Amino acid sequence: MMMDLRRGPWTVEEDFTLINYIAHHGEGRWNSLARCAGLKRTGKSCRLRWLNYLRPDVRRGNITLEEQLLILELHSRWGNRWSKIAQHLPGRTDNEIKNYWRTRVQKHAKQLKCDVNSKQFKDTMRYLWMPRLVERIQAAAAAGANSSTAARATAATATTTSNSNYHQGNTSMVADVGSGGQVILPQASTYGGHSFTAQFSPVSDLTDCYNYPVKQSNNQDYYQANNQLSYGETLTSPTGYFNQALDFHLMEQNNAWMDGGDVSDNLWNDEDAWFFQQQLNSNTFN
DNA sequence: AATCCTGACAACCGCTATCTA
DNA sequence: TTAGATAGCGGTTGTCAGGAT
Repeated sequence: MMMDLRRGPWTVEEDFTLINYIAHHGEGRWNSLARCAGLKRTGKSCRLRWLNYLRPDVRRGNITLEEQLLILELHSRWGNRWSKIAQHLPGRTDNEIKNYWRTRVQKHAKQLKCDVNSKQFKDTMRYLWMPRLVERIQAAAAAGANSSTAARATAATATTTSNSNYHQGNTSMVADVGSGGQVILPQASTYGGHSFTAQFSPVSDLTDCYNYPVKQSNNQDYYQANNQLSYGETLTSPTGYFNQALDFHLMEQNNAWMDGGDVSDNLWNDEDAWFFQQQLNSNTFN
């Protein structure tokens, strides 16, 4: 018999039914689960809802600087292997990372009228945005050690050292990811060479997510109290830098220093445009 | 106030890989 | 060995909220 299946957004009742059923019977065998739970959904839909939204360990809300850096790095390494990338961002789903990539990163490519897979765009990401992110992470970490007032000053005066010696093949200038998904941050000084003057725009698309209000999800309603994840374990550097300074919960608190930012859509500053143009004009990166 | 536009993200679809009887 | 069921992945679409006009 063909049962009429529901589609579209899940209701609170459906969520509750699914959560209750899984709590008592466990997950898996999604088609029969859907039937037995009395949900008029496909097993596939139930699975997706559970994995992407209802699971207790789903981490929701803003993508942090560290996560952005990881995503950029891992995507440059693996491409659109969302699931694989998600494995290195505890609590984040492949769907969420995919959405982040499409809405934030691909938007830049679109603005530059270039392909997101083009060498120019990839180099811009690798040699400009990623070092910039590292700077911000470090600035935020420093801010965490001080008052929020001091933090603002730090951010305001920080200098983005980007690279003029990218062509020297210095691959250590970007955050590296260890085999276990560990982020290994280079020191800012290793970027060497070209020093840009404090140009990181307050609301580059790679950071402006901090200004978005955190959308409270049903999941948070259900699980907020239990959502205690330790990210220090998975994002550690050999020096313990992440352990000490980039604890995710601490970072979220520290991010308050950006909250006063202006949510304009000024995604590209002069530096970005200059950098991109340089690459269009020459094939320096080999 | 109404309409349009855009961004974010939830959900679906098609396909492949893996499992199991 | 094989066919059907299930799980998982990546691409795409739909929905909705908020901002702009």
